[in-house]
Amino acid sequence: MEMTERKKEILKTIINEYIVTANPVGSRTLARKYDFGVSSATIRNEMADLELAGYLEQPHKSAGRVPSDKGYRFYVDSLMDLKGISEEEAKTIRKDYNTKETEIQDLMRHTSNLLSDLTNYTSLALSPELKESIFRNLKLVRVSERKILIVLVTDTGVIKDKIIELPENLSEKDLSELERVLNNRLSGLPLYQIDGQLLSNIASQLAAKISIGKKNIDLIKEELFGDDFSTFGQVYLGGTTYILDQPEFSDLNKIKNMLSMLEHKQIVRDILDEGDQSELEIVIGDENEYEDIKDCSIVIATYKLNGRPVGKLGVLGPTRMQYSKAAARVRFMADLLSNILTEEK
Amino acid sequence: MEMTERKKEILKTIINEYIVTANPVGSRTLARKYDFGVSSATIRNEMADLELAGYLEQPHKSAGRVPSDKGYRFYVDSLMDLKGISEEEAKTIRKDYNTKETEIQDLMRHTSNLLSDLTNYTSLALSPELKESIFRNLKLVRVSERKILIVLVTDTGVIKDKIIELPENLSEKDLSELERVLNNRLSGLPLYQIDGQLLSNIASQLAAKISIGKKNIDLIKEELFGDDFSTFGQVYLGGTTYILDQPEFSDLNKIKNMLSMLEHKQIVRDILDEGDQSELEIVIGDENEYEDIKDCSIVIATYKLNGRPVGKLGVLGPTRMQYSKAAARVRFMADLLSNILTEEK
DNA sequence: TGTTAGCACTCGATAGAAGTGAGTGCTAAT
DNA sequence: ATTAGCACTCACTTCTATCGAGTGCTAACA
Repeated sequence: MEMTERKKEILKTIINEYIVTANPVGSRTLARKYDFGVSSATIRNEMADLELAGYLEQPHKSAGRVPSDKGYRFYVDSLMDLKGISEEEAKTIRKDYNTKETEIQDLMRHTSNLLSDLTNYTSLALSPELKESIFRNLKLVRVSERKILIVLVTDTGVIKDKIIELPENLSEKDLSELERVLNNRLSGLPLYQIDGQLLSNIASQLAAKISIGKKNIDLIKEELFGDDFSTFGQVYLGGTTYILDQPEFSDLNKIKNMLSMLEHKQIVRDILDEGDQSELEIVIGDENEYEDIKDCSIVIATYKLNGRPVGKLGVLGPTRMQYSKAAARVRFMADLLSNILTEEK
Repeated sequence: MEMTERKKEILKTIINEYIVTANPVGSRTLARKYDFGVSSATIRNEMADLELAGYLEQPHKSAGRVPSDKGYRFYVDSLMDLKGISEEEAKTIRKDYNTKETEIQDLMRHTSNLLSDLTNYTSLALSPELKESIFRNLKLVRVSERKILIVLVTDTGVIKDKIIELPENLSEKDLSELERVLNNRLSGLPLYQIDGQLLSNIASQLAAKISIGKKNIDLIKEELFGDDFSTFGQVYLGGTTYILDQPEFSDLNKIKNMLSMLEHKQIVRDILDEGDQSELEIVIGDENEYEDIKDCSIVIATYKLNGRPVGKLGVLGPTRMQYSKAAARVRFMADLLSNILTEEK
């Protein structure tokens, strides 16, 4: 089937219509509501073609048509009017976002809440990945005899802190020597480069100078650079209840599955990280890897720190999503976040 | 109406029955299923009395009876068999709970997730309230020229940290002097005693010694002891999707209201703090202050640190809740948490 | 050859009707 | 005080009919 201009126009109109009404759209309504200069019968024929080609589907025989995932994909790639947001709205958002949050957690929380309110979809966000960030400064602070507070400051402003208990007592002098050496050797490195090998080297170097066992280096390594949550970005959700607003999710079971899924941070992480690092990424329905959201779409943008991609930000909604509106807002918020992160440091 | 033994027995049976079936229970079924030694007609009369007295309600004229909030209240106070949990289950839980979480956040998260899985209700938890805890140690760590990381360690193990930006540069010496004085004056005090008055005193004391303006003291005060989230316990939720399992919550709108409510941390805090500090507190249906959960019940226990109540832990379910089971588990988990907190410090 | 009018047909949704069954309240007898 | 009996209620289910938006197909038309 050749994709004539008229077919495109019809497909686009159907999708636009379906996006707002959530009802299957038929040839008659279409002909009545929009003027294509042809009769409903002609539109009917075109629609039959579009269905055959896989862009449309019929929920049942005597109903109108509904876009298929393929249809949405075509729409997103070639048909949709990608309009940005109005200067007026931008102003409102910036005002709302005029935040003094100094802590990345608050910033992320605020951002994802705002994004979900802007789009009326559930928002997902991944805070800057620690492993991508760059070691700046490590502080070792004694909080009690045996307990040491480790504070790691990175260029993303993410601070990881943790209290660890050292197996052996460490003199004040040794502690500061340890701190000095670690800073000296590690600062400027991206965290993923700080591996066992490197730390072992440092350990041997230290062993000569101070009475810190390899055990202690291992402990610090484990706690700070270990494989636990710390190396991953934290997950933030906003407006999870927006899911319930969608008429296609009136099935309690479906909702339950989706909500439970969102409770699993690791899965949300996977979802956000699924794609490439492109500016804006749209995953439609069946393209999703997780069963429970195969009738959802996701719009994801990557935000940056000094031009370097560090995290993701997106919304989750039904495939019948207002792609254009969502994409514009997701991108806008990602840019805003990038700016804040970049200028702050 | 006098509450005869038989009436009590009938009320108790009705509630037990309703709790498991979620269906209005009628005199006939009751007579058939349980042996009261009297006929259904007699039971019918008793039920009419109980309804008149407000312990039971009829959803509509030709249906069975359903417990009223007052009925549940009486049940909880006087009828329910408060059985603890089996030693076997206790063992399983302890094993699951054999946690090495050193950070209070992880510990709370873990606890609330476990509690919700144990009860199949949504769990709510409030981490130790900072304002109740006792100042132990304050560290001021410079992370960049102007930025200072403040780390506050309290006896609950809650660490509050925050990066603040000082308006004026502070020498290394002044910084440590500031730290020394603050620790000296504040340590051992419960945080709620650290008020503007006290800090102003300290400020004047300091002003003589070092070149730190009152501004800076104010800043620290604001950031650390201010009225923001810091002084409150953090809110943790677990198993929010369990709400969807309850047959009485098949109304999407109701669910939506409840879930949105739970998204507001401040409200959850209020809910948990509503009651007194008693060991175990049960709030039933209409006794709740918030409209959206007027057909829910809450079971809350207070957990302790060294015998001093510091936080709350509870579950939220329908009024048709398995009170006995829930109460036993909530209390068990609260004890477990108390132990961990207490022995760790 | 593309377009259109016309028509029979489909099928989900809605509304009404009828039947079912669990439950009640009341009365009179035990 | 208890019980058997009975008339009555009312949500729920099932069925049936109707409606309406939509389709596919055919034949006529430009």
